[in-house]
Amino acid sequence: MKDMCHSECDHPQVVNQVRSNMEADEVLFCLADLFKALGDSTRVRILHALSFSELCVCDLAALLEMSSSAVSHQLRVLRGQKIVRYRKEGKNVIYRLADDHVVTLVKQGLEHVKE
Amino acid sequence: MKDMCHSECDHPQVVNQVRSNMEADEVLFCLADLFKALGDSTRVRILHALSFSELCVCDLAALLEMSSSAVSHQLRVLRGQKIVRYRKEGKNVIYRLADDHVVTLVKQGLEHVKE
DNA sequence: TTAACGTGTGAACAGTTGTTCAATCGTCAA
DNA sequence: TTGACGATTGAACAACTGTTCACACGTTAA
Repeated sequence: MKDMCHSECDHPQVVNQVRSNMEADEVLFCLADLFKALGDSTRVRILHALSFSELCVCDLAALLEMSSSAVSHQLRVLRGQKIVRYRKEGKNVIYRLADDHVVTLVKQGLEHVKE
Repeated sequence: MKDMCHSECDHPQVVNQVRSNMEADEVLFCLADLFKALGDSTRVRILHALSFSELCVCDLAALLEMSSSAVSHQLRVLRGQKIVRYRKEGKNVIYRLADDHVVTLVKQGLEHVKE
């Protein structure tokens, strides 16, 4: 633990001020979980596809050339973070992005990557 | 592979249209890497802290109550995605967010989490 | 009822990731 | 020059993650 700065190290007052402005750890953990759900190439491709049109699991599997099982597992993660919504239509389950919020996140990310 | 839809499954024309609009896989892989870099609670806390003020490694270590080694390892990931920039000042290395782009991403994410 | 199909899920495995530890580098003060 | 300090890095380990496989569920058509 010699490696750790126990007291406020070099700029104590700045650190204290930042600390008082920080969001609760719980919120930041949720934020990390959100980005974690976005941080996989399969899920990114799913979201990018859904930004053009709603699609059923089988469509996504064909588009990504993956098994529908693998796609379903990833959709589960996206559902867990309320990034996608779905409706049932006969045998099919049709997925779409949850809201424009998600669209914005992906769009902003794309701009950063392309710069 | 019986599980996979080889041909365009239920909505072939929609799938084809989406496919033609999709970004190159390479770009989407980079996008996933970006979100992956944001998808860790330690790194999220670092970024959130830096959104208030630039800070040196020791400050961050004190703020997060972690070793400066652990913080440095995470900063390396953030540097790799050009999410943070740094400058050297004597013995210290002072980090700040790379641009307002990053601020927007974190802000948008926070709004999604809080809704 | 049957059979086929789209979808969802648990187990298991390989691959990846985050932290710790130890060591090193560069800078500043004595 | 020394010594102390901030920062970085590689190795190693535990913990986590994504895909595959097998199976089960609900719906539709015959």
